[in-house]
Amino acid sequence: MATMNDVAKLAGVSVSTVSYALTGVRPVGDKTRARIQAAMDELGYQPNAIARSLASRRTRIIALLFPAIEHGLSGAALEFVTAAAEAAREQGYHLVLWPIGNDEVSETRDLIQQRLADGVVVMEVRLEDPRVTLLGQSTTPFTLIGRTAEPAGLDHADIDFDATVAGAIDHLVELGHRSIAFLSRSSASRDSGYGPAVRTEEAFEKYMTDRDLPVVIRHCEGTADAGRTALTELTVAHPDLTALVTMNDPATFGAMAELLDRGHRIPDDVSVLSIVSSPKVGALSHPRLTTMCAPGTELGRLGVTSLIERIEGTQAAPLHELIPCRLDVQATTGPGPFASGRLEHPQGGT
Amino acid sequence: MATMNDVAKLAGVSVSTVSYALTGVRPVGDKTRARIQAAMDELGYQPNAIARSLASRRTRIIALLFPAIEHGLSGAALEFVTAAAEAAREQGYHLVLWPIGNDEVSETRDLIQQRLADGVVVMEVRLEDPRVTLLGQSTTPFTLIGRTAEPAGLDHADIDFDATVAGAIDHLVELGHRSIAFLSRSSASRDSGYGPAVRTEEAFEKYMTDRDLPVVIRHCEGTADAGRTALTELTVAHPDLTALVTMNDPATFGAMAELLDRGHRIPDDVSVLSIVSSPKVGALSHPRLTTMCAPGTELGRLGVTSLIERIEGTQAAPLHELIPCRLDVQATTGPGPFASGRLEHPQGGT
DNA sequence: TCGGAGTGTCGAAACGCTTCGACTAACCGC
DNA sequence: GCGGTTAGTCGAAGCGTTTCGACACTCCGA
Repeated sequence: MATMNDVAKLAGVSVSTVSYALTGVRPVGDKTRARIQAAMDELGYQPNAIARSLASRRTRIIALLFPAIEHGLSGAALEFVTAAAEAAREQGYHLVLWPIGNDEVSETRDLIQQRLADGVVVMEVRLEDPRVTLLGQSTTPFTLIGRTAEPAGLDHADIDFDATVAGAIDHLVELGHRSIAFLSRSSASRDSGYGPAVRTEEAFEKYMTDRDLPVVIRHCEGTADAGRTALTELTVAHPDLTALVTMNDPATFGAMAELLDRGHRIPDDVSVLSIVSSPKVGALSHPRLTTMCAPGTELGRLGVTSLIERIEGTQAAPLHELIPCRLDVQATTGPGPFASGRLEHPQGGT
Repeated sequence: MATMNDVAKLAGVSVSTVSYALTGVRPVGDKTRARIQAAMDELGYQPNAIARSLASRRTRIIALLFPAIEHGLSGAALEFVTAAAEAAREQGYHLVLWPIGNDEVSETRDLIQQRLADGVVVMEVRLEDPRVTLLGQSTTPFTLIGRTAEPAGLDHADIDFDATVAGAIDHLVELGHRSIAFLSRSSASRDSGYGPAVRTEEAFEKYMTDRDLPVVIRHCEGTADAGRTALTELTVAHPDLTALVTMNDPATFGAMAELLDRGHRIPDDVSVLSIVSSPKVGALSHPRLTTMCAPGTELGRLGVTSLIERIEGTQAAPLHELIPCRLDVQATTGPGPFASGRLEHPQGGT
């Protein structure tokens, strides 16, 4: 494997000149540059990434911290990771995966101290997140995908849950719905301070209250069976329900199955709108599910790009970006059982 | 940030002794070791990963090569990547993601020459794969997840498509089915030499022929709509069809929707079995889909573990592992419309 | 005509580790 | 009691870059 020394010898210059030719830190004469280029081509030279990192104290490696267990945004997660890796590569960086249990926070400290990464992207951030606390105490640049309870001083990009929920409610209300329930994640997830659960529920309550509509929120484990049970209980407690906002893919499918089993038509009797989901998942249901699609790709790119700017000192403004989910209207949302008039909502749908 | 030098000074020994205490390459006296340990604790010392890599010519980094586009085993891919990253970390290695288009093969060469990674895991291997050719010419250790047309000399782990298809057919034949169609990936995918498509189709043909059963294979794009169309055409051409083996999640859901729309009951009239899928996906359908679950986690671990053995020279035998998908019987496979006798299959099901 | 401001290049000193050869003591079998 | 191991330690030479200070030129305005 050719080294810089070999190139320098072949080109008849010193190693430092080769380095300058490569990095552009200092000017190099045209003729010299050409000779160096020729030598590099001849030897098939590629700079050794590790040596470069050691000398420059910059590794061009970004660590992606993610809890291996519990993939909240499961569908979007792969998209997200892929987008992050691509964005990194485009800018000459590498992305290393740091699968870390939520308990093994000390590993985060090791990661930082090993100086393997120039910066860190944190996924699946919790409202109170010890990893973030740790990073905050270090000098390592980092960005959050998601956000803590108090994210003001931190670089972060997250789903705009507020706008997403508002959009979901708007869509249904425009169709004439008044009695809308929210099928959320498990209460355990909520209680542990899982941001998406907390924020969507708050937003749902706010926007429904703003409209003087009743607030019905149901927690549900992430299984189809739990979804069935939840739906049964919901319809018993609220027989006039005409629409369901969900944030729980397996439960959504379970709930829809239960609806069909009970002889309800979708969307003629009940509309279903799954938020923080993806068209890919939506495509699997029958009828095809109306979703609000999590911006995994955008968040991945944004997190990495912004982190790199931070590392390189070119960051203009701190990253405080909230991206709403995009509405993808398919076949599970419709005017509901009161289509004719659409002025008043009928009491007692189902 | 404390360096080894600081530790050595504080402990009153030379740096090389500290290094030996850390790596165990040469013995160190108990008292000395204790002093060194104390010094490390006091300083909060963590060895600098980059410096270590440069000096030892071992980075403890593994590159995961994956084409960002077209995630064949989409559902399993995240699982796979996570498992690979975890396995790596357990053994003190890091996993870096190398999202590389199938065209940008030259990037593979750069990757190798930069000496950033000690070894490479290749995902989504094609029957003729230029990346593999390139790696074969280098001295870099690598393992394949998947395999080329002639994988004999190469370390690889893959799904045992043969056994998987055999298992699928067995399951259906035991239930009494005789007229079974295979809904595969797109013909483009097959023609481009996508291993899973090629191998499952060959296996399907073989095992059906072995049993003197008709071979019906239908290619299908990966969308629900394509699945609907495919199903329509299949039932027209083969009205006696009682079972469907599929390897195409979106198309499977489309086909099932079409079946229901046409008034067929699942599994009473037609059974559906999705192979190289996952229970997670299966849980979304109604009725719940019987699947054969892709061993993403196992493959991820296996690929990384074996690669590390290879790197460290402790590999006993070459990696030639084929793992079949595990059958997860749910609600979409059953005896079919000929349950009563189960000896002869009736002509003309539908 | 001279000082100063670029240009272009070089040599050497890092960067923080591993590893090699050498050396000292202690211990062994005979 | 003597050569031969073995345990334990040290100093120094890398690993392949980047970066700093220095130096030699050329060019330009005063």
